[in-house]
Amino acid sequence: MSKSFTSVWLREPRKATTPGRSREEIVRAALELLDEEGLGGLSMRKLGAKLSAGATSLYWYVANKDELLELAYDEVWAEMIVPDPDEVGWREAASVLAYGMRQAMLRHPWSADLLGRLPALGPNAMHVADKMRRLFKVAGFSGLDIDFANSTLTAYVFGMTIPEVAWNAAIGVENYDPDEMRASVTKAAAQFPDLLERMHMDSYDDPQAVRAMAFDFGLVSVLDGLERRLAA
Amino acid sequence: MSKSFTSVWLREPRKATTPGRSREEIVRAALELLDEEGLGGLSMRKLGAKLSAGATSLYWYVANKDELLELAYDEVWAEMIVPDPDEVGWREAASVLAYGMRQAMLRHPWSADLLGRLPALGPNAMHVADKMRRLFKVAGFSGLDIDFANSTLTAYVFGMTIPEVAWNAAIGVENYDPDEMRASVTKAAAQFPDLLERMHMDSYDDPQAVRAMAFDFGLVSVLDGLERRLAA
DNA sequence: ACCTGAACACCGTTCAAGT
DNA sequence: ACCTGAACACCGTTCAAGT
Repeated sequence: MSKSFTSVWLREPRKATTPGRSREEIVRAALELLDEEGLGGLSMRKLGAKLSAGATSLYWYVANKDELLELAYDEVWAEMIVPDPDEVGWREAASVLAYGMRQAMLRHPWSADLLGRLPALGPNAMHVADKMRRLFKVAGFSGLDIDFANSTLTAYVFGMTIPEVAWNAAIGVENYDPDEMRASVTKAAAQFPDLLERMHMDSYDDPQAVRAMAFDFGLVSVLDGLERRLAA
Repeated sequence: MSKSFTSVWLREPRKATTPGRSREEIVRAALELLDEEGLGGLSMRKLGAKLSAGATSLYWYVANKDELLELAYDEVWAEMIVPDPDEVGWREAASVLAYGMRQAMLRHPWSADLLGRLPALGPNAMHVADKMRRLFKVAGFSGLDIDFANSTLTAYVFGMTIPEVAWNAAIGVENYDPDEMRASVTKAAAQFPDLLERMHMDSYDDPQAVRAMAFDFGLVSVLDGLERRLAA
């Protein structure tokens, strides 16, 4: 009965040997397609063509598209490095990690969509999770609080970066017109005088800078909050 | 040149009058389909059938599927209520709001996927944004910090709830087998002794309860952190 | 003004058949 | 063991045509 939950990482790969095409090759090509064209740009047919293979050949290496995405997704986790908290202190390590996670997502915008859709059980994700647990243990948390503190930081970074990625995608990083944006938001915010206040600030002239400030503000707040829990 | 960014909310609706079918009717039907079958369960064809209409009739009321989703998405924001900070204090108001946002997303799991994909420019979203700004002003923030504090809280709630929704979807709230889950994660976490520690805790026996605790832990931390900024 | 069906250009996935 | 093409059951969207 229990239609149990599945993941690439819970199944043995087809083979240890590397015959004709390989899973790595496929994942690499998928990553290229994803980075260039986004999540919508990856189809099994296109990926097959890119590898000069029939679209359906890929199904020998990968059970389905979702598992392929899981594989690609884990590569993003490989780019997130956790500094050693013993060397730089837990707070600095957490801060550097947070910025690194944000950057990795900005480099691979398609990963933002996957966050809420696929489990992160790959070796790279696990490696990061393991290091993060250590980080918060070094900080002084114990028991369930280790995972709670971990989740808090991760949730903040993801929650902050997901909309940022969406925003970049919606308006395009290039050809951004501050006046047009201001006009759009002003229109949407009509009838909300308090919201309109925001328009009069220069947030729309250099949105990248403002978002970096926002990220930092929140990060400091979250870390302050976690530090307070340690004192209690 | 500037392929400018679009949203339903920036275009005038077709008509003020309500002739045969109406936009509201369509959105209501879409919401039902989404709640029952999820994001993948909504197709223009199925929605048309549900309204005993041709699939393509809908295109008279709505420019495309994304705009329809924007419309549905805004209905979720209608369910998030912001208590009056003058009555209950900003911290209590923020806390109640945070729980409300989480509940709204858990009620409409499909909205978690939309967060990172569609702008939230609808009237209901704007209404919440406006009230949230007021909340943080009452708290004592000023200038850009109002929006920064706002983003911090929102990011935390979304970042925490998106994976929660995904988790529910992946394993199903019903027919959850703690032992199977423990086995799966143990397998994925092999070679990471520190991670494995977590298995020995009873987190898998009542995941709902543990996640509620995690949410509360993080929320208190975030609010503590914001409070600290006020003192500075 | 509103609704239709046919048609276009796509999807992911299965499967019998080939080598 | 690996790869193929045909086929199935879908998509969103356009558009000429109807009323």
